Amino acid sequence: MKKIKPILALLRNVKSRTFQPGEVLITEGSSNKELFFIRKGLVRCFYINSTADEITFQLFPESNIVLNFHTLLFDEPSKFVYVAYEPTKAYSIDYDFLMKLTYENAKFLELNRSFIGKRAIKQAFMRIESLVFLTPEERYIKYLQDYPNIVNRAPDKYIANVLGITPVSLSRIRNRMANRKR
Amino acid sequence: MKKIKPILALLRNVKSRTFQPGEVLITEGSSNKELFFIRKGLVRCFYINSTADEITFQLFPESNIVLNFHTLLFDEPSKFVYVAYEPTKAYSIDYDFLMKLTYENAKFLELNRSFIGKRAIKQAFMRIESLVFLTPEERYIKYLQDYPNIVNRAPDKYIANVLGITPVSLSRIRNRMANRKR
DNA sequence: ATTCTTTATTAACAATTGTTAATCTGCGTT
DNA sequence: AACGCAGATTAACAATTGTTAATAAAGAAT
Repeated sequence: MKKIKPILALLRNVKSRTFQPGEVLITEGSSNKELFFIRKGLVRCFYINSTADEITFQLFPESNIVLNFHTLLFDEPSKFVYVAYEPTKAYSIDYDFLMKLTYENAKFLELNRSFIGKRAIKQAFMRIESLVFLTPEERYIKYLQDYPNIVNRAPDKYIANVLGITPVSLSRIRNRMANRKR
Repeated sequence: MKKIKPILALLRNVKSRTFQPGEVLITEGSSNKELFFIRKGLVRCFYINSTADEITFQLFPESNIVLNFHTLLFDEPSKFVYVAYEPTKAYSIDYDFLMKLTYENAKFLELNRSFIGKRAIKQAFMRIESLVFLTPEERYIKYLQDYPNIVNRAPDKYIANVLGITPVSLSRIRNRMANRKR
């Protein structure tokens, strides 16, 4: 049986998808194994705690990779909900399919490692450094640098959650920064 | 040219190494690409900040993977020092060699993904969840659960750093917990 | 334009943390 | 046994954060 050229196989299995604000990419409890590359828009990933409050875990603007890491890394159903906050365009591909391609073709291993693995993992490690070494204010400043103008796209309460502080505290940090500047 | 059986190639390239307390596995500025599997002992990874203080980033007891993630993920020299705190025995293997094996043999991909990748990355994501969702006290309790009896092996000041708080604050947390229990 | 709803800001207070320094404790050395 | 040293605890104070609630501002809906 003749093998299909892997690049063609890849392209055939990439889906182009759009999500309206509020539309769910991955729901809580799901074992979705899709990988989403966000071309345009903004996706929010949040956790629902014991008092039914939503705590935003991460925001994914353009060129970020959205993946259900509970399933892909822990083989567990997702504890998070991934939902579009802005109108969003993404490419998606099944992770298992991508792995299959990777098995069959060494060139894809490099692609996979450098593009998908590295990106999400690099973000994760940088975030740990940020949380361990920096104060909340320093984290906020760094976040603004890493995600320029996200502050104009997402509510502060989401950003506060991502930084691991309360919205009230973020508001005070902004206040202090503004006063210092003047 | 006949291919060597990959399992044999792997075994031939695994080094068994021992480190005395204070001995360095990976030094700051190095681009070491070794992977260490800690069989016995305890390795400490720390950062030297602008005032020449050592801030412990992570502790690696038995069955943990030690790797220079600045180099392996960012292609940058290590910002951290990895040093044995207890007498330590480890297996080590060159990461590039392991990748080469992985390229050549699909079975190793699974090994690599599940064993090496997953473990370090899983830890990373769980640590982010811990830092974002939990208070310092909750983080300490969780750390004790995840690393039982590490509190008897490593100084509190190291553990405080790992949790992202000061040693003084950790001492107070312990005090509060003890008072509550009685 | 007006209402309704959500978000952001501010205030007030309790709790926690950071910081610095003093004290205490345990450990190894001499 | 006496000493010195590093780590842990405690104290004191300033700064920050969490919490709750009230107010203000901004958007969305009618």
